[in-house]
Amino acid sequence: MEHSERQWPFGRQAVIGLLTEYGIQPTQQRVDIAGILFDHPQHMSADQVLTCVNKSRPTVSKATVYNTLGLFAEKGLIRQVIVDPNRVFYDSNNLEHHHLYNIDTGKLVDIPVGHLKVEGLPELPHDVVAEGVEVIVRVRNKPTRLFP
Amino acid sequence: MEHSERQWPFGRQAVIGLLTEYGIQPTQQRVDIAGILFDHPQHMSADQVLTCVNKSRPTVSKATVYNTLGLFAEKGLIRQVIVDPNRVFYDSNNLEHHHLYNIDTGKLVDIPVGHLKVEGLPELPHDVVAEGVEVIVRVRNKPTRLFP
DNA sequence: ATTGGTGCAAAGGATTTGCAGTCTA
DNA sequence: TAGACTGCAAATCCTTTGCACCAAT
Repeated sequence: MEHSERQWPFGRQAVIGLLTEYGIQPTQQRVDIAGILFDHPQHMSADQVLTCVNKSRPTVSKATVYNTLGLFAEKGLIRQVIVDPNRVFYDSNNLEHHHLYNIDTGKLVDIPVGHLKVEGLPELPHDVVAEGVEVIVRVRNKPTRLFP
Repeated sequence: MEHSERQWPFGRQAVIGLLTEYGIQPTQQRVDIAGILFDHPQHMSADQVLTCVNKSRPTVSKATVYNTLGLFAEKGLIRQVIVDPNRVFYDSNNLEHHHLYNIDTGKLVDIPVGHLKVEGLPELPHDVVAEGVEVIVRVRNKPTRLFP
């Protein structure tokens, strides 16, 4: 089952079910972390997750956040999005989609596959297998006109 | 002028001309670094450049390599390619193109725009301007079959 | 009991920065 | 000579690791 079939936001029970489906033992801190990611489809850096999960009271350590996000990504529960050299984002939207990245603000937005198509991909060398095709549209803020 | 109109490999004089065109003062080490990048179209990490430029004899420090690559990218002479969370690649191919990245080997290969097309991009918000559209095809080595 | 998970602090690697010395125009 | 550019080392930032403790089966 693809978790996108479920309803957002995921409740605590749904999150536990989700982890289990992906072969991840649902421990306290893993559920806490997943609970944040799956509140709604979003992109977060490890640091944002750390801050957010410990907002009410410190429950999860930095190392655990990194380990957990790494685990989630490895299991296919979330996706790493690499658009900024300074940090990795983790994406809880499991539907196929692409990204729009604002270089100035660091804001990352989904582009649904919708009618966006990539055509004419070259043949792959015979010794490799495709892992994914990603389209990244980079934008920056429109500069304020100095001379209108 | 787009530097891709020139001939590869760029000779030392052509490199100096190139830097000048891009408003970059052609100092000794900048020319050395650019000389490597523009020997042929390629992707290199800062570390690779550092190693390569100092192959014959140490001429450039690590800090200068980073600063210089940053400057080149800022001036539009080369492009940053962000496909690996562990390092940034710098791309001396100025023609529009996309990338094929082998996660296992870390090898990065160009995909000429040729017949590859991206269609159906959504409209951009009014307050931003497009900086570039990039397609990244990620592949990994075909696993050795344990049970053929 | 055994296995797996977590926290903490220390280690690591990539990149940046501060500052004094050096080069260029 | 003034302004730019470099080198070096120290400083940062993000991320991973080592290891002892805790939790669940």
